[in-house]
Amino acid sequence: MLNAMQQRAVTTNQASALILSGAGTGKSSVLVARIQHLLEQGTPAQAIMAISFTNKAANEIKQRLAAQQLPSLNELWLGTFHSLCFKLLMMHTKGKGKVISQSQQLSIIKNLVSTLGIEMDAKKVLGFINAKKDHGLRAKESDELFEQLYSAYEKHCEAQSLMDFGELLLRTYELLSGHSALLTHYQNQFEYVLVDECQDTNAIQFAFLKLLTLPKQNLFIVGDDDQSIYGFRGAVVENMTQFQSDYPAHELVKLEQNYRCSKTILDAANHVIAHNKQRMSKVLRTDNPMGEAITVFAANDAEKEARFIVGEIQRLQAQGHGLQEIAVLYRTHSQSDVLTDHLLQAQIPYFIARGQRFFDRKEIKLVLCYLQLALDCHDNGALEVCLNTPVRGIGLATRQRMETLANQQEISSWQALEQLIEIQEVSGKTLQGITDFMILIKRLQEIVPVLSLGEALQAIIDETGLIAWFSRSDDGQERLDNLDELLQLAGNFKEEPSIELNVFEQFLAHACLSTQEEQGIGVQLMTLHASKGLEFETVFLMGLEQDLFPSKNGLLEEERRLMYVGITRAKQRLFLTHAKQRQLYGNTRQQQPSRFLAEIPERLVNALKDKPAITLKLPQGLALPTPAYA
DNA sequence: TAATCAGCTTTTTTT
DNA sequence: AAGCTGATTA
Repeated sequence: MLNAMQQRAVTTNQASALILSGAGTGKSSVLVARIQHLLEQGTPAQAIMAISFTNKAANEIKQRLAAQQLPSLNELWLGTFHSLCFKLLMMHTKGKGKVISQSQQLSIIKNLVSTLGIEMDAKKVLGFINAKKDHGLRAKESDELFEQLYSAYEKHCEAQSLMDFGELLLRTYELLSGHSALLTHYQNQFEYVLVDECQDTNAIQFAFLKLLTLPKQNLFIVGDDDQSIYGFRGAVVENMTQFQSDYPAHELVKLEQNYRCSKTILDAANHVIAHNKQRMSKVLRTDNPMGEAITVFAANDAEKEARFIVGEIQRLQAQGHGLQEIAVLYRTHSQSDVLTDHLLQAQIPYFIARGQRFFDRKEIKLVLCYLQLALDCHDNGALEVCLNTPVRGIGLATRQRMETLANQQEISSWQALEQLIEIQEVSGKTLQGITDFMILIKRLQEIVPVLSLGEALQAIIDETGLIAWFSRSDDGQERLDNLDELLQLAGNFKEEPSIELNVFEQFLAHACLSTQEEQGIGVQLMTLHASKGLEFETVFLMGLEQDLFPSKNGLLEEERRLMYVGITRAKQRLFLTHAKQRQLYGNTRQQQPSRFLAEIPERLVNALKDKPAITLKLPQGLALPTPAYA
């Protein structure tokens, strides 16, 4: 059932609207209901574009609509900015262009930096380029080294028809703004454009939205300025205020009734976020009971902190609480290690919403690169990955010769390999290795096209001997499990009929664009960023220490919003922990409690202290023996 | 010439 | 603690 405000958001006759919706106010339900309402009013599905923040969120919306038995949902333009832009580009550029992930992007830049002989941090260059693209800016003629590298990178991608994430958006924007007929077509097609999590849109995304909807003023945005946590990625909260002046006739609806959190938890969240100066006005309230006090635990060190959390989880488990309903949130991925050690010891199942994205893992990337080579052996990036894995005796020297040859003659790496053999530049083990490799790829080229996606991946795994290769490494089992998971994903993959790519190409693009991994069994471990949009009965927020959270380099107000997001994930129970001492970058550091802790009223808190550290008093002249292990 | 090993920096957050 | 570079060994 929807409340009056939600109802108003769903049924407004204004095509443009700003739905300012706080945490736990039923925003997803509103979005789904709004789409349903439009469809029931007779709006054709293809006239609706709905943009969500993650693919997972898009799938959820689709599921919920499907449950309402609405027709022609496949016609709906539903997805992330990136996936929708990809679809648009594929429809109008005849399937030209491959999507590359950030890690592929980085390796291109590394190559570029080293071949140009420039002393520069590749990651910084990557950051620069992505920031430019987020702002919708192309490389410009300049003396500045960054700009020159950006320009070189652009040329490289152009030549290899590669598209990174930013490129998808930028190019779509340019496609539409440069072809007035096409633009008019889409402006007419879409009667309603809806955007979720709009507080996290960046400049180019908002420009794209305006391009599409400014004339008809048909943009419906949902968001919460207090939950804007992607500034580092170019998100501009100001897009929400900008919207208000760009779409003057818009309806403004505030959703302030929280259905998720206990009074105590919401009270704490409200107090914390009140310390931010830049906010749109909005006050959350709830009819939920007071609930339990918030537990704050000051641990002597990170070890004790983890032990405390595990102990509390065991207690909750004994009381009959499901592990699925418990989450531990932290600021950085590296914090999870201590905790998983203890969870493992206590034999408590857990699931980490991966730091390393599934498709970025070595074993997965390899299989996909082999698939890529089977489709197109001139893909230099994929060739570089596969050439010597499993080991074939092709080392750095050979690789460099190949690259030089390829650069000189302007041919692909594959062709360079052919030439190396032809001009008898290589011999012995290396020659054998290259020959084996080329025979393997040629064989894959033959068999893959006649197989289904699942069969093709299975064939690649078999033919390359990857199982044997990974069995040798100590984390082999995990890698083999991942390969199984990949086969499963491939088995369930549905191809999109409206674009001119075969199922293999679509799967490769999907691999880059999707975040994924459904939630697994057990206690849920994830970064605060990854927790956005989720909710749990019990939430542990760990590592609440100055310079860690709030992070040293972060902007304070954004860090505080992150804290706000973290607190409001909890429905019934919230634990906040910090350690007085922890290992950071190798050495032990004394840590001060996070300033955010002091921003929570004491009356809401039950403060626990760690047992005092035991200090042994030794007789004069005696020293403790140093332990054999540390 | 390639594979392996040991010592070096290096950390936020992600479509 | 992990990933990368440089040195060492086969």
